[in-house]
Formats: sequence, structure tokens, C-alpha cells
Amino acid sequence: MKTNLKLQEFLPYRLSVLSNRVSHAIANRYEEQFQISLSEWRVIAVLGESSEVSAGFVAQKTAMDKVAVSRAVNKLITSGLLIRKFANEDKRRSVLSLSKSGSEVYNKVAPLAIDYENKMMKQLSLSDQSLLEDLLGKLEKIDL
Amino acid sequence: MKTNLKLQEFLPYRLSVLSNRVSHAIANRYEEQFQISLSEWRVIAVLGESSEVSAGFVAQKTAMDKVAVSRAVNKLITSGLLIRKFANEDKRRSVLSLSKSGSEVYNKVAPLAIDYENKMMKQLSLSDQSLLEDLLGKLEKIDL
DNA sequence: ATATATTAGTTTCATGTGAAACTAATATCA
DNA sequence: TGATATTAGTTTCACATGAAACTAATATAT
Repeated sequence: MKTNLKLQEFLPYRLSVLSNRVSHAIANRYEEQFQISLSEWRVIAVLGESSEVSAGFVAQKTAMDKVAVSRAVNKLITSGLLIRKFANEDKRRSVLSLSKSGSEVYNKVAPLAIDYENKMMKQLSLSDQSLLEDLLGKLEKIDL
Repeated sequence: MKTNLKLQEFLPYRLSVLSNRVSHAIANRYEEQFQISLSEWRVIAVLGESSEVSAGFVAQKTAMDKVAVSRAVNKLITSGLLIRKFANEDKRRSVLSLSKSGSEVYNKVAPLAIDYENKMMKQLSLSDQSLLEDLLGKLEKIDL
């Protein structure tokens, strides 16, 4: 139990620095090679897994704010990667799916993302890898 | 070794969500109770540990970008929490320290931050706590 | 000495962000 | 049925962010 503060040892701070470093590294690649932002990529990633879903569903899956989703979706539609219809039963609800070129992007970026993760993970021992999975799971359940 | 992508299981994504959740929760408190942003708090935290240091030093310690430091520093000076002098040997280099009210803020917020961390950590077993420290240390050394 | 490079920090610019207010569609309640 | 509440998504506003260009001071090389 800590009683004094050192930023370098402060968990929330360390998490934030680590996560920023990782996200930045990844975002740079996506942007450079595919001209899409991290949020846009996340939207694509969800739609690559499950098609014909609403913006709300995407927001939930990505943990993005609905504003961010709305904007990313609109950009992706403009750039032709995503198609929007509206549900018949509820005309507010959008029904999103990847266009042909959206799927192509997904099929190119997804392996790149996985490579990236594998490259990180390979730097940990196998047991550390599963420990990490495990701990992340526990941390995700923590209340703040 | 993964070969297909699920966002929910993707390490960089999980890190980012977790870290955002934590940072947000903390930032809200700081802002609410002390009218300072997370970046400003980080600058204060560094100056609370080491006085009479340069903006560059702060940037390094906080892993903030120098632009962000510059802005946080200026705001803190305006709000009277921070004092800036310049080094005699090198008039470009700033020499920053907390003002009296800056120290007061530090002395109030630091325990709050520590409480916060302890509250999180208490939700893990002791062994998980040290595992976490350990793993974080390893992840911080990973190259991307 | 004087030109050139480096360093500390700031400004600018373009973009990202979330909270709150808003619009439109649907659901619920009296 | 009409009034009210809820929900999906968008717009607005105010602020945060980082890359690149900039200014001023110092260091290095010729």
C-alpha cells in the first residue's frame, strides 16, 4: 500500500503512457498506409467481424463515444468504405456494412494488426503472455 | 499466436480502453475538485517531486509532448500555481517550481491520487498486484 | 570571428474529442 | 388517442492534441 506519489510508479499514469505509445505506433501505420484514422479503423474492424449492425452497436464494441462513431462513420461513407442503410422497423437505426473496398481495407489491415500484436507478445515469455491476458481481464472488471 | 482479429481480444485495443477508462475517471475528479486538467496535474506532480527543473525535464518525466507541457505550464503560471525563472547559464532553459498555492494543490491532490490507485489495486490479490507491476515493467521495455 | 547546427520552448494549423443541446423516430402511459 | 418519455444519431461548442514551422539562445566547426 503506497503512501507517497511517484509519477513513474503510478499505475494510471503508466497505463496511459504505455497505451499511448502503442496506439500511436499503430495509428501512424494505419494512417500512412491506408489514410484512415484509428477511430475509423476501429469502426471497420467491428464491421469486418459483424455486418449489418447499428452505430450504437459499433460504439459499444469499440468503447467509442457515439459522437466519435458518428463522425468516423460519416467519413468512411464519404470515402466509400462503408454503406449505410436504415432499419425498416426503426428508421432511426442505421444498418452499417463495409463496401467492397471497405472489405478490402479490412482484409489488408487486419493481418497487419495481428502481426503487430504478435510482435509485441513475442517479446514476453509464454507464461507472461497468459498472465497478461489474465490480468487485463481482471483490470477490465475493476470499478473506479 | 493469433491469426484472426477480434477487437475485444486485441491487446492494443484493450490497453487503450482500460487506460482511457482510468484516465477519464481520474481527470474528472481533478477537474471537478481543483479545476486542473490531467496534463496540468502531471506537471504539478513532477514539480512536487523535483523542484527547479526545466520544461524539457517535465516533458521527459511525464512522457508529454513539449507542446502540451508548454501549454500546461503557461496555464499554471496564469493561475498562479507555478513560477518560472530562466537559467543564468542558458537563458532559453526555464526553471520551474510550484508556487505556494501550487504546493498546496500538490499536497491535496497527491493523496487523492494515491488513494485512487490503492482502491484499484485492492481489487487485485497481492500476487496479482506484483505480477502487474512486473508485467508493466516488461511491457514498457518492449519495442514497437 | 563567422557561418552552421543544435537545443529549449512557443506558435500555428489542422484535426480529434466529449458534453450538452438538438432532431427525428418510436415506445409508453394515461 | 394524445401527451410524455426514451432512443438513435447528429450538430454545436469549447477545448485538447501533435506535427511542423518558427524564434531565440547556445554550441560547434571552419
